[in-house]
Amino acid sequence: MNTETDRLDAKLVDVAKRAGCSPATVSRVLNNNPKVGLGVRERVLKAATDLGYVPNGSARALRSTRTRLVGAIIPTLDHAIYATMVNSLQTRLSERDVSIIISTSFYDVDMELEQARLLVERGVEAIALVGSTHRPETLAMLEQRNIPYVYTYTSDATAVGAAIGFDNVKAGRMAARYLLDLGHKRIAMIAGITRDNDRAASRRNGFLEELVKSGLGKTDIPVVESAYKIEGGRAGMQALMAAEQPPSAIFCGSDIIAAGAIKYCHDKGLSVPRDVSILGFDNLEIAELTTPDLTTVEVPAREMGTIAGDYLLATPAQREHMRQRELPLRLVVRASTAPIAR
Amino acid sequence: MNTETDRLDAKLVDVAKRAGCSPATVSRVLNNNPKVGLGVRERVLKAATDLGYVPNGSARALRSTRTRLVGAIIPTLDHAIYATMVNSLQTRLSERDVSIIISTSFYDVDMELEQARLLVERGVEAIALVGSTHRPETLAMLEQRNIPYVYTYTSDATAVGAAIGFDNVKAGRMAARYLLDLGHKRIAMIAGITRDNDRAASRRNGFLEELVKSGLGKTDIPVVESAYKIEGGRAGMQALMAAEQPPSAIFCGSDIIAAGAIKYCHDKGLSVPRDVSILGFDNLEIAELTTPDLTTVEVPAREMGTIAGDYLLATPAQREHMRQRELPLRLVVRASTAPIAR
DNA sequence: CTGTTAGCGCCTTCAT
DNA sequence: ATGAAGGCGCTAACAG
Repeated sequence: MNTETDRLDAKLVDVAKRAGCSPATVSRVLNNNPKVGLGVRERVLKAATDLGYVPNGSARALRSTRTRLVGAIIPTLDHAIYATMVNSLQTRLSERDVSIIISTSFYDVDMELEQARLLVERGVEAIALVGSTHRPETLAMLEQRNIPYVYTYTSDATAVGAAIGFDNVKAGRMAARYLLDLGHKRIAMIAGITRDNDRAASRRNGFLEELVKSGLGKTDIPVVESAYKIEGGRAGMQALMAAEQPPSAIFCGSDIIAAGAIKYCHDKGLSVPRDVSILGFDNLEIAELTTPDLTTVEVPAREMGTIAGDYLLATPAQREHMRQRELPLRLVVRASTAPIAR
Repeated sequence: MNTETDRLDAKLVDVAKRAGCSPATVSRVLNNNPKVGLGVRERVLKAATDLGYVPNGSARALRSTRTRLVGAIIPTLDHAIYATMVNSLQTRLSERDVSIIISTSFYDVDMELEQARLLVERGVEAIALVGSTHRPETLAMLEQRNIPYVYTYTSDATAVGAAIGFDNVKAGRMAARYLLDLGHKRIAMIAGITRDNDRAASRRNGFLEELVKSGLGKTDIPVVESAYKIEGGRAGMQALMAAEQPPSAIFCGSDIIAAGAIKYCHDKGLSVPRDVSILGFDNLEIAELTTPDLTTVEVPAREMGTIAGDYLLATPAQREHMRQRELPLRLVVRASTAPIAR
């Protein structure tokens, strides 16, 4: 009956009619095209609000080939290191009215490819990826369609893709050096799962490399892998400490893992750092919740998100100067590590 | 020169040409329309992969008014309780090839309105919101355009909007009851910031209500607010413990806050729970990292995300039966609370 | 400065 | 089971 209240969304033509001008003019006003008379502009704006007009993004995108949409594919949001990065990335983008579509790959490059295809279909203008290991098809697709992409959590840029992050091999070396300098000789690592995770693998490699360089036999360095969960750290620790000559210092691939390792020590009556030093990675908020506080390598997650956002928003020309950005890594010394007891 | 390699994205017509059929047929194949000859169907699919064809979502959306896009506006991703929910929400949606645009409001209903407008412009088919406090304009806009929305972290559904979550007042009461049953008389709360946060406010209200009901004078119950940060919890604790008769039990609006409160106790040599009982809220992974382990009220974040996803994916008819869903709250008793010392 | 004219790529009747 | 034609809502030339 009452067609007046049933009325759905007004469209650009309706605004034009109400403002007494042509659709083109309305379009110009909406896109801040400067050459529009002040009077008309105001009438248009008023008409638009009166009608509760909201532009149709699809139509706009179809016509202009600008979607103002970018994509991000991350392993999971259920890990603070990624959630924090995405948070700052989204914040940056929203300042420019660009929206972000998030997908999660669960550390699987095949899922990543599927997700990327979907994002391309959605018309994203750029994509943020995590790490530097991807299916060649994924990159080929993006490159073929000229969709810029940026790697995060790594500083390994490719010929086409940019990288904003840090050097994971260096990170591993830094961890090793620190433990070595503390006088430790029996050193082990609880790495994250390295399958499809180049960052975890590089950290482990850098770590081992540095240890070997200073005289340790590679086979003498126990390395176990564990999920990024407290329980994983606990299990990893158990495996490591079962040895005849258990390690006196352990580098964990994430603070979460480290927290689990420390928990294990509590349960078994081992003192940290007296009996064993624990070194984490990420510097999450939880690093201050373990007892003792966790010594860890800080990952600049927030900063990566912001800079990645800048990259995605940049013009092609600007991007040239932003192709690679290695952020500094900082060792945050707290109380879970100590010189070897003698 | 080489126009062959410069070739950009194929479109539906190109697929049609290559498959030797009409665009309409290609469209049918792509949309799984059953009445297409088997031979043709295969030729089309092959042509599509050969050309690396990816449909243009904008065009499709414009024509069909289905974007396969939904939106979510949350306070921040930088808090595990939201990141976890969004993670499971996104996971659920991606099973059905629906993408999610995330925006953050930073606990500000005005920002939320802006974000909502942007989402509507993007053509999202449904929206997930957090809590039940929103600008009327936000809801009016969604309702006017028939965009279904669902509240999360609350069970207060409106006439139009669904709610999937829990009863925050009850949650507060549950916390109070537990502490009361432990014999505590001097009870306080460190609430989160309650401005624009109905959930935090309701929890506090329920908490106070229950305490008053059992004979405590409302003005005798110290309540401070703090940011959802470790530091906030520490500061809140400091304020509370400065009183002449400091509380013997404290309910914290979040595990993060509780963790900060416990930290404060460590620093000041107060024993938890001997000197003071600390009760958290959320049951984040960190609840097992404090010393002692944190007693807390569990919030079903993951489940909310999944169910909210189901709601957003449902047909209008199905939605009728899903308008309100109150998930049970569970008290997870660990070691940070104890009967009052006497 | 403003209006007119064409489509952007796809889906969807309507024929056949 | 398949093809032809029209238009979704908007913007980008091109006129004036």
